[in-house]
Formats: sequence, C-alpha cells, structure tokens
Amino acid sequence: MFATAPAVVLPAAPRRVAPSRELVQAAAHIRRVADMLALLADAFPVHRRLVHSGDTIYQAGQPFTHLYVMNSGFVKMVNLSADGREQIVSLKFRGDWLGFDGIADAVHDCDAVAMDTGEVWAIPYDALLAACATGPRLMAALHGAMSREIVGDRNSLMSVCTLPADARVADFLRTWADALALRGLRNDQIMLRMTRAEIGSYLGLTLETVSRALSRLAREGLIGFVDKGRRDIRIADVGALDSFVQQCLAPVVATLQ
Amino acid sequence: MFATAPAVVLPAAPRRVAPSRELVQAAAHIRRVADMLALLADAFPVHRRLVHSGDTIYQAGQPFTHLYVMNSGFVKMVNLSADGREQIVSLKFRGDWLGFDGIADAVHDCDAVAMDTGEVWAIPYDALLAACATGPRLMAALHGAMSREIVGDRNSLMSVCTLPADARVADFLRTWADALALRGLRNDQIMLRMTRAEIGSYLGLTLETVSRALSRLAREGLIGFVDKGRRDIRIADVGALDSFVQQCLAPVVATLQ
DNA sequence: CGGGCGTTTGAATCAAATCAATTGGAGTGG
DNA sequence: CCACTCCAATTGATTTGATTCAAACGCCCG
Repeated sequence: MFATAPAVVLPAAPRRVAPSRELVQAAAHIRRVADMLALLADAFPVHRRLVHSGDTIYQAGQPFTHLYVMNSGFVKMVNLSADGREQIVSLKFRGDWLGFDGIADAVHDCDAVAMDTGEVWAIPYDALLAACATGPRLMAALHGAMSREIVGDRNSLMSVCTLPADARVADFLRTWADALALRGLRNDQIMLRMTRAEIGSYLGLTLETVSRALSRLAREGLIGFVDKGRRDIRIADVGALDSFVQQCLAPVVATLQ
Repeated sequence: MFATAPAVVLPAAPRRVAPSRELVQAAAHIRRVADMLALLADAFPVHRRLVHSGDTIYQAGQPFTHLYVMNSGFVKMVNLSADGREQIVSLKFRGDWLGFDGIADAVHDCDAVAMDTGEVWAIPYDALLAACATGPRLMAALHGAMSREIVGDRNSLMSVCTLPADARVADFLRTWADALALRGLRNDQIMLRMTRAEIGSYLGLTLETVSRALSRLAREGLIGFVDKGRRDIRIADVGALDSFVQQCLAPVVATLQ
C-alpha cells in the first residue's frame, strides 16, 4: 500500500519541473539499459537489424532461436487466437526485450511488428545462456526484463478489467508518458504511432470509443493535439491524468466505503 | 499458426475419449514437473511449506528473496493498484512457479494467496542462480516457467478484451479444464474453489454476470452442477465449450468477412 | 484535384452493470 | 433437532456505458 502511494500523494503537480524521484529513476534506467547493451555487445557479436514500420521482427509459429533487445524504435506484439481473434497485447520501447514468449515451447507465440524505424539487436538464445554463465550481470538483466514484462502485462490486464473507457485511455497515455520519462525523453508530448483502431485493440475498446475518450480529454484540457494532425498529443500535466482516472473511479470507490 | 490450429480442426469432438495428442502433452508436462521438482530437491535443501486456504505465500511490498514452486494446491495472485483497485490477475496450480514479479525491483508486486491446502517449495533466488550455473536444465525450467507465464498472461488479456461475457466464462472453464488435463487429472469435473465474485474479478465481470453465464451454460447442457452445491462443475465435453465460444463470436466474425 | 484512409461525431441499439429481492447452504447455539 | 444467522448465489427489473450503424470531415499523397 505505502510502496505505491507517492503517485497519489501529489494530487495535481502544477508543472513538469522534473521531480527528483522520477529523475533518479530515469537515470537508473538509462544506465541500466546502457550497461546492458554494452554487456551484450561485449559478450558476442550482436546482429543489429534495422527495421522500418510494418516489418516483422518475428512471427507466431516461427521456431524460436533469438531474443531481441530494442536499441531504438517502437514495436507492437500481436496475438492471434485459434478462432481468428487478433489483439495488440503489448507495446515495446528502447531497452525492452522481445521474444520471451518463444522460450517455453521453442516456437514464437505472437507477432512482433515494428511501428517505426528502429534498431533491434538479435541475440542467439543459446549464446546468451552461455554468456550468462560467465557472470551474473547478464542474467540479472535478462531476468529483470522478464519480470518487468510479467508485471507490465498484469497491469494491462488490471487496467482493462477495472477501468471505464475514458479512464483506460487516460491511463494508457499516462503509462506511455511514464515510459518516455523513464527513458529520459520528454514526456509532455507523445507521438502515438498508432491508429485509433490499434489503441482500441490494445485497450479492449472500439476505435470510436477511443476517439470519443480523446476528444473528451481534450475538451477538459488534459491533453491537446499538436499541429493540425490528431496523431501527436500534448500532455500538459501527467499528474492530472492520474487524478482524472481517480475521478472516473470516484463513484465506484464511494460504493466500496 | 499451425501450432494452435488443431483445436479448431475438430469442430465438436463427440466425447472425451482421451485424444492421444493431449495425453502425450500431459505425460510430457507431468514428467517435466516431476523432473523439475527432483532437480530442485537435489540442488539444495528446499524449504517445503504447507499452506491452507487464505494463507499468503508472499505479499506486495515484501522484499523479494525466494521463488516458489507449487507441489500441490491452488493459489491466486492479487494485484492492488495505488488508487485502491484490486484484482485477481492470475491463478496457479501444481508445477507453477510464483514470485517472478519480485525479481525486477527486488520487491514483490502482488499478493500470492492460497485458496486450498497445498505445499509450496520456497527456493532462495540466489541459491537458485548459483545452481543454474552448474547445469542447463534448471535454467531451462526456470526460463520455461517465466515464458509460460508471459504467454498465459497475454492470453488472459486477450480473453478479456475480445470475448463477450458468456464466452469469457466458457473460456475460463475450458482453460481450467485444460490445466487439469495437462497435469493428468480428470477434467470432466472441476472444483472451483472461488466465489462468483472472485471469478468475476479475474474475468473483469460482476458476480451477477458470472452467475448468469454459468446458469446459461447449464441450461444449454454444456455444464452441470455436482451435488446440490453450485461450486463443483461437471463438464460433459470440453470441446463443446470451444464451439460455444466460437458461436458467441459468430456475429463478430461475420462482419469481418 | 480527387481518392483513400483515418478520424470525428451523432443516433440508435445492446450487453453488462446496477439495484433489489429472494433463495439456498453451511455453520452455530439453544 | 430445529431455529437462527450469515454469506453465496440466483434471478428479475432497470439503468448505463459502450458498441454499432451511419454520415461527414480532414489529411496525405499520387
């Protein structure tokens, strides 16, 4: 309870004046990613692959041989069910690992599709394991990444299961902004390289509902659109998105008390 | 693609006459779990803990020191958000590992609560890593378990995001039955040790909706209740649950074509 | 300039949540 | 043994939030 409280303690941080705690976290994360990439580059000749929007890094059904670490870019993980349903189940940024789904059965379980130009490092899994044996740091990075993935997936599930549509979209933007901040990037303006339909797929909503939610957030002044296009979103105050989510929850909480 | 196809190829398996493929899978899984437990017992003095319904194996916020493997019993993973929302995000059975959420930040991220009497083996994480260095088999088991967890979580997300309420409940029962079959247990009768509210939490539904869905499945003859209680569920034909899910999807698929 | 795609917005519909009442079992204590 | 309480589950009536259907708009690009 207390461990996660700080986010709530600040009801509406007036401006993004770089709160020290987040800066520290970001610095730690940047260092961790840099160390990890250096470690990988040292351990073996990493195959760096340049990808463009639409390229698939791997596909469901392919034999699993490599894990991948994103040096830059932006990737979606697409799950396809036996009966033809399809969904974006995860989004990946710089420093994230791809391919864990393939380890268990030696076959990939979903598609990894680039949504932007970027560079992914392909790492032969067996070579990685061998390298892990030589020192504990690579292993720690690997396990940390898997652990983070599990935590992230569960948080997605919780968003989808416990938040109404508007709050889900707000939470999505907040999470994205946090991901940018963690990587030391400006988080007051985010380029969604996704269509409304893709956002909807990820959040379990229709594209119309996503569009309406964004319009409402814009009307309330929580977000704004950069330029004339509606793809780039300006977030005045990330904390305000938090309070918006809680406000959506207010009636629910009231009944619990 | 081909890996997941067989479930569809059989439109409505008439009866549960032990299809060989599933038996083979079950045998493989049982062997894997047994090997893993033996491997663990050999590698270090495992601490075996007996748990009863309601006991917590670990809680969010606690420092992470151990991973756990379930030898028997049944456990729920409960996530709590900063703003007070709570949800069951995962269910664990014999052979499953617990605690991966704690690796990344050395602090557990959710509660693991026993829902039945059982035995969990506590494994010091550092000792486990040390043991992994000695041979590849432990590491393979560990990574396999994490990979499976990631795949499972994503499938949960997909269920919640793409299936209507009735289908979600049917899919939940099907998944549970498959989990039992995989462990070599009879899967024509499952003891839900969960209330309707807990099932609802896991599926993102209210308890009333879960109740109605179960009533409808019973009315259609897909499930039955054992004894007078409504806790134990008899499943005549697991394959029929599959076709029910697809039938729920039929109108959706029609619009896609 | 015109076509195509993505987006927005409105109106109607529908599925699930909410509210409310009742039933049913399990456990307790007289 | 029965009466009582408590909690889980069922079922019905109503409301609500999201989807569906439909139309129009804006932007990018050939």
